Amino acid sequence: MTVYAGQGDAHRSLALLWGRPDEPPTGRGGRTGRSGPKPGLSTDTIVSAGIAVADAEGMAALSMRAVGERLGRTAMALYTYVPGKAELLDLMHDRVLAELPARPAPSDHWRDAVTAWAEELSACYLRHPWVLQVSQARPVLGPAELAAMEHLLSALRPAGLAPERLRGAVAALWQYVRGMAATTADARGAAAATGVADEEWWHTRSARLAELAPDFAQRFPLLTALQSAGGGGAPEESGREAFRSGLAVLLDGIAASSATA
Amino acid sequence: MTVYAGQGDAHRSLALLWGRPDEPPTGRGGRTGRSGPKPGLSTDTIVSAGIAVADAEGMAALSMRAVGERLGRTAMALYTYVPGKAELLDLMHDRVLAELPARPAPSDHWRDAVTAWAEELSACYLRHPWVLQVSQARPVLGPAELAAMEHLLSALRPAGLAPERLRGAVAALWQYVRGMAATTADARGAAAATGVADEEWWHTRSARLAELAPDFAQRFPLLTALQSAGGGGAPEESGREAFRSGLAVLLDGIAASSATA
DNA sequence: TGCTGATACCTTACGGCATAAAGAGTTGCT
DNA sequence: AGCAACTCTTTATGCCGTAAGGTATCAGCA
Repeated sequence: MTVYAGQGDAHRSLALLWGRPDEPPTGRGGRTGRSGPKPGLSTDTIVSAGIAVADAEGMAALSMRAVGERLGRTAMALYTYVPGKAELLDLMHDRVLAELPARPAPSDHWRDAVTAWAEELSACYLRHPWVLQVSQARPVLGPAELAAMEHLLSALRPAGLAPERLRGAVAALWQYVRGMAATTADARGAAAATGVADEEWWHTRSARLAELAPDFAQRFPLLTALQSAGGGGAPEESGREAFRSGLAVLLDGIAASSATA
Repeated sequence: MTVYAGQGDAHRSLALLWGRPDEPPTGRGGRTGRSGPKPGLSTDTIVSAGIAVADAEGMAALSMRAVGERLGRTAMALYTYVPGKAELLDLMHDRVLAELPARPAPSDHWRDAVTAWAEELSACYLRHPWVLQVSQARPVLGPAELAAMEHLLSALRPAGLAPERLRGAVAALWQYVRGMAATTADARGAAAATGVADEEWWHTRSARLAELAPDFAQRFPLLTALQSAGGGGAPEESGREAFRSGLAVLLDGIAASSATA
């Protein structure tokens, strides 16, 4: 399950995201002079520490205490550089997306370019699965997030979609990549947490289900049929293949819209 | 932001999800006889109370204490009927999905049927936005979730997709609906929490962004172009239209795959 | 009728969380 | 030297899930 909390103060997050790095951080007191002890930390180091914690221990273990501890400070020391946990998460989010290549590699066809974009984004999510629990609405609009968007738009350009369709395609692609990444990330997490591999898990689960719902095949005939049809590939490969086949539907749809436009 | 925790004990959730309603609940002691005081609660009433709390106060406010309070009990009283919070969430999840119509309404074309499915699912998510924070991987496979899947498969049947493509289409559709619903849900939540309407929010946000990143139009030309192109509709209508245009891409893709198959 | 054992529910307690408030130590400027 | 600004710490508040153990209520039986 997932517990949800609202995003950080948008105003402050924005300022931190777009502020020039040479600008002094704004402490709790709202810096007006330049005296006082030298800062031992910085917003950047805190963001890095937060990412390190979340990568290593997961989102549930991301606490101000844990981040502070990693830097040899108490939790409260962080509040000098960051308004609160929610804003820290906003910063971590954008920092992670900054790993993506800024520009699409030149390719002959937009399908290749979009596929590359999708796989890069997916890989990035899977390197930092906790990002997938950061809320996506009212996005904080950090530079890296916007750059990823621009990247996708540039890859889609040769398809020549009308604006409305283009918006739809962008949304569909992004949600698809995000959702699929979330699914695999959770599966991996569950496997790591329980020590039970995915395949084995599905096996016992199906057995238990058959036991509890003996009329399964009658109640869900299409599901049953799909389950047994095809898909006999290697378990690790099947994830990649599943990703591709959904993406193919999207790309076909874009191609169709392209002809219409 | 979102804090994540693993799902409930799958074994127990499954049993509760699929157990016949006349079966007695399994208390902490593993009921062996039938003496003792009459149960004042039941798993069902607790699930309903949990949904009521989450609907009214949001996922963050869903605590065992809050649910118990709504029933005039303490938090600990719930543990007689439910193994823990995670399992309770699994049950709440499936209960909500049970609101969906069991069978697709007969329609002339699969496009209509799939569109109806997507809009019903989306509406259901938006009635209970907290469901969108429940993890989707290693799904608990409750009866309602499986029924929704079967419903979609039945709507897609006339398209005649090959199994692999069908799996991709189902994934793409589901992720799209879920993702878009999450986006609007969060936007609504933010509007409610801050008292700032979406349009106004975007306005101030854009202004602030322009102030912080004066070179925005040069850095993100395609984004800028898309932003100013078309889409001058009413603010509330634009959400629905956006949903439709993304869905159209998906449906076109399915139609294309259908021809191929 | 009164006892026995099972069950429902309660109180208390533990270790965690974010962060408000206030104090202590450090530095640069005048 | 004195002061204001600044970093960082300590302490405290009120939440959370749930383990442990106690008490009250009931069915069946002697």
